[in-house]
Formats: sequence, structure tokens, C-alpha cells
Amino acid sequence: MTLRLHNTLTKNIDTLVPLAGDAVRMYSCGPTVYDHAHIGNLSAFVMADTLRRVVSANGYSVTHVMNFTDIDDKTIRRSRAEYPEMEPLEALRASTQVYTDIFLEDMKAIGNDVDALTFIRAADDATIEGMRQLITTLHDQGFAYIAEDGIYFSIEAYQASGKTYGQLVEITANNTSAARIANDEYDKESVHDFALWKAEKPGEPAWDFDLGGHQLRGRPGWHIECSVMSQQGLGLPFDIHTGGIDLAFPHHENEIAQSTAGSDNPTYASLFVHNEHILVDGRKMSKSLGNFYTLKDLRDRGVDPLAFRLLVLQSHYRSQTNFSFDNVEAATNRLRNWRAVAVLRHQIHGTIRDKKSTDDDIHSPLAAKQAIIEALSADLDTPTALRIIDETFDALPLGNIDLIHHGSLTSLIEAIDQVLGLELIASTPDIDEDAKRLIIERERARDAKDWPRSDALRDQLQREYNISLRDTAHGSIWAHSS
RNA sequence: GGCGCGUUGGCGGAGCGGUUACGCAGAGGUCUGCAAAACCUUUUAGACGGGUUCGACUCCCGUACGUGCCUCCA
Repeated sequence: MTLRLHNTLTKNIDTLVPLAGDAVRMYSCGPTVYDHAHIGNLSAFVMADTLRRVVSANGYSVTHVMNFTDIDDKTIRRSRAEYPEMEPLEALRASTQVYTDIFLEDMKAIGNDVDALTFIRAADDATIEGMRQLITTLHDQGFAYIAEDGIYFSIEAYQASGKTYGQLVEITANNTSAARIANDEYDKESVHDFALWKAEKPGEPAWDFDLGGHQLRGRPGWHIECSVMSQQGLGLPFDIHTGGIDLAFPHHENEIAQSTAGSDNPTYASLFVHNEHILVDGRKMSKSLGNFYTLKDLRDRGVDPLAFRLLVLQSHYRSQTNFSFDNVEAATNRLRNWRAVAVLRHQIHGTIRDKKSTDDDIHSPLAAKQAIIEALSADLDTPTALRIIDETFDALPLGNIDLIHHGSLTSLIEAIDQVLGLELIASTPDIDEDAKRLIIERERARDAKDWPRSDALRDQLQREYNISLRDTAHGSIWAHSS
């Protein structure tokens, strides 16, 4: 099987060819931990998580690194507001830790497997040291220069060395607005040059930096953080770099420049995969429009975080998805229906009867499993994968106890969980033996046409165990009431 | 201003130059002890204006609207 992905570097659908055997190395730009992540952030991480699952399903071993941006303007501002009494660095660590923990909880809630990720923090001592080293190297090679307010990367020097600046987006003289040049407040030589290191400002966290005898106490720029963390976590070059479409320029472009300047590596990452943004009620999400949501906002309104995940998966990652509460309700219902299928694997022998499964019945879930992975391997075609799941579930002979107990249904559902992270298995636990006894007892009452007894038992199951029953042509099927 | 992307049925959302996407919701029906479910049918989409073609939702041009990037925003 081959895995094909849209590559922003080539603007084509490229085949993943790992740089080293069957090992795939992925880097995903992570959150800036200064507040709750919003649902747009989270959708980007659903994409990255799903991509990693699909790479794994293709038989590769994956190393997936994600960073925490825990040192930048926003985290500093927030930490000073929250902990004015603390030292700047102490306040920064306290504040970013709170939002890091919230982020990890959000990730788990929406089905992203945080255990499969290696996280690296920008403000860790090892990362800071790595940044000092990379900046020193860039400076020694003539790609960085010292200015009054910091250290800058020279695009001109980079281009003069034969490298291309503008690998992800077209950079032309015309697409830089004159207004921005006029308003440029930085002490840099050229408008495109970007900060590698920012000189210390009063009240901000800062680290010592001795660059060839120059004492340049300060803090790192944003782009250098990711160049160093990807190198430390994966080595260079690596296979896949993910992020929101807005990060293509300048962030990822600058990472490429920093990480390939003076290097013989032809690339920084082989594939750049960018996801489109989600809209809310058809408009871009913004606090001023009042359509800005975090996962907490959704949960407060009763939304199952996994229904949000399904909503994200329902559209292709390179299309703008529209979020609305009507849409998330539709996703909730679809998820509810899938859970109703998932729970069939626990049904009771005594209450499901007849019908032998055919070979086709047994094999169709296995074939579906393959078809789902194939769809996802074609540039992460989640809409098609979801369609296959619906069609497969529709075609299942649901009263067929042989099929259920044969294991192919369970195998399919486990496979769906593996590649899509919808946690169908975890959200449909088996019920205890007392409840099962009551269900069987009710079946006997029904056989005897003892309707009052049957209805009383049904009520009891609903009341005491929160279990609902439906009597199908093949017998009585229970489900978790919600 | 420069450079992109998009516009599909009540809602979401795909593929495709000539054959049902799929999901959710609504309507009618069948079945069933009741309930619930299931099943069947159904509402005949493709922003607007041109063009290419035997034929366009699908290709081309224009218009309108939405959306993104143009230095720190997923």
C-alpha cells in the first residue's frame, strides 16, 4: 500500500517515501500555551493525530514530535497578568504549565492519542541551549547578524548561498504591502528578515547568551524554537511536517531557511501537510464576532468531544469545515448510531436467535477495514472512509449472532478506532451479569406472552441500569441509554 | 493593492464530462403485544452570466459573495 499526501512544497499529491527504511518521522507544530486552545487549533491536531494513525496503519513505525510554544509574547503577557508577584521566568512556567495540562486533557477528550506523541517544550533548558547553538552556527556561517534589539536571520545571505526562500508560498516583491514596510519598527536590515533572538526587555524572562564575546541576554524567536525542537526530537531532515495553513508562511518557510542554511540537506522535511481552517456559522472564528469556541464551551453546551472529532473528520482536511451547533448535532447522531452497532458485540446468546452467517457476512467487515485504510491513504480522505463505515454497518446482518461472535465485527470496530480515534470500543462497555440476567428473564416472559412482566423488567433495566431494549425480528438488543 | 482557495439539495459534505455519494433532519408507508428500532419510499442540488462539447455540477472566462496568506494566527 502507498500513502499519498498533498505536499505544500510541490503543490501535488506526493507518495510518502520514508527517508530511513520503515521509520517515519513527523513533526507537528503544537499549541501556544497561553489560554484554552480553540476548536480551530484542536481540529489541526485531530488532523495530525489521524495522519499519524494512518501512517502506522500502513505498516510504518512512527516517531511523532509536537512542541509546546511556552515562550513568546502571548505566554509572557499572560503569565505576568496572572502572576504579577512572581519572577518573570517563574510566572511563565507556572502559567504555561496550567494551560499545558488543560491542552493535554482536551487532546485526550477529542480522541487524540497523547501517549503516541513526544512533547518538547521551547522553554526547557535543553531547547534553549539548542537554540543558542543553532544561532551561533548560523551567525558563524554568515546567515545571522546582530542588531540593536536582537539577532536576525538574513534572507539575503540565505539566497546568496543558493537556497530558495519561498518554497511553500510564492514570495514576490508585490505581495509585501508597502504599509507594512512603512510601519516596520524593528531594527533589521531587510523587511523579510526575522528574529532569531530577542534582546531582553524589562520584566520579561531572559536567558544569557554569549555569542562570540557579545553578551546578548534575551529570549528566542518563534521560528527558531521549531527548528531546534524538530532537530532534537527527530534529527534532520525528517519526513512529514504538519500545521495549519496559516503557518505555511512565514513560520514554516522560516523553519526551512534556518534548518537548511549552510547545510547539505536538500530538504528540511519531505512533506509539508497543511490543514484548512474551520469556520463557525460560515464566518471565520473571532472573538469580536462572538463565534469563538473552546472545547470547554462545547462541553458546557453538552457536546460530546468525540462528536466534535467526527465533525472534523466529516470534511476533508484541505477544505474549510463549517462548525455550527446544528452540524455538531448531526455528528452526534451519526456517532450515536455507530455506537449502537459497536455495542452489538456484547449481545447475549440467549436473546438473539437464528440465522447462520455466510462467508460474505464474515468477510465484509474485513474487506471494509482494508477499504477504510485505503481511503485514508489517499490524501487522508476521511469523508470516503466514513461513507464506507456507514455502508458497511448498513449491510451488516445485525441479528446475526454468529457474525457478532465470530469477531469480525469487533475487529472492524477496533480498526476504525485505530485509524480514526473515535473510541467506539471504549464508549460501549459491556453490562454486568445482573443486567444480562434480567434481559434473559424478560425474554422468557415475552416467550410466555407475559406482557406486564416483560414491561416491568424493561422499565427496571431502564431505571436501574440505564439500559434500553429494542425487540427486533432477531431478538432483543440492548443499548446504553443516553 | 499582490498572490491563492472556495461557492453542491433543509443542514453538513464527496466523487465524477453522460450511471444513487454518504450522513443528519423532515414527510409517507411496512413490520411489531406495547415501546423503541429496523426496513422501504420520498423532498428530483450544483452562486450568477457567458463559452467549449453531441452532452457540464464536473473544463474555460467573467461577475458576486465567502475565505486565506502578504512576520510571530491552527
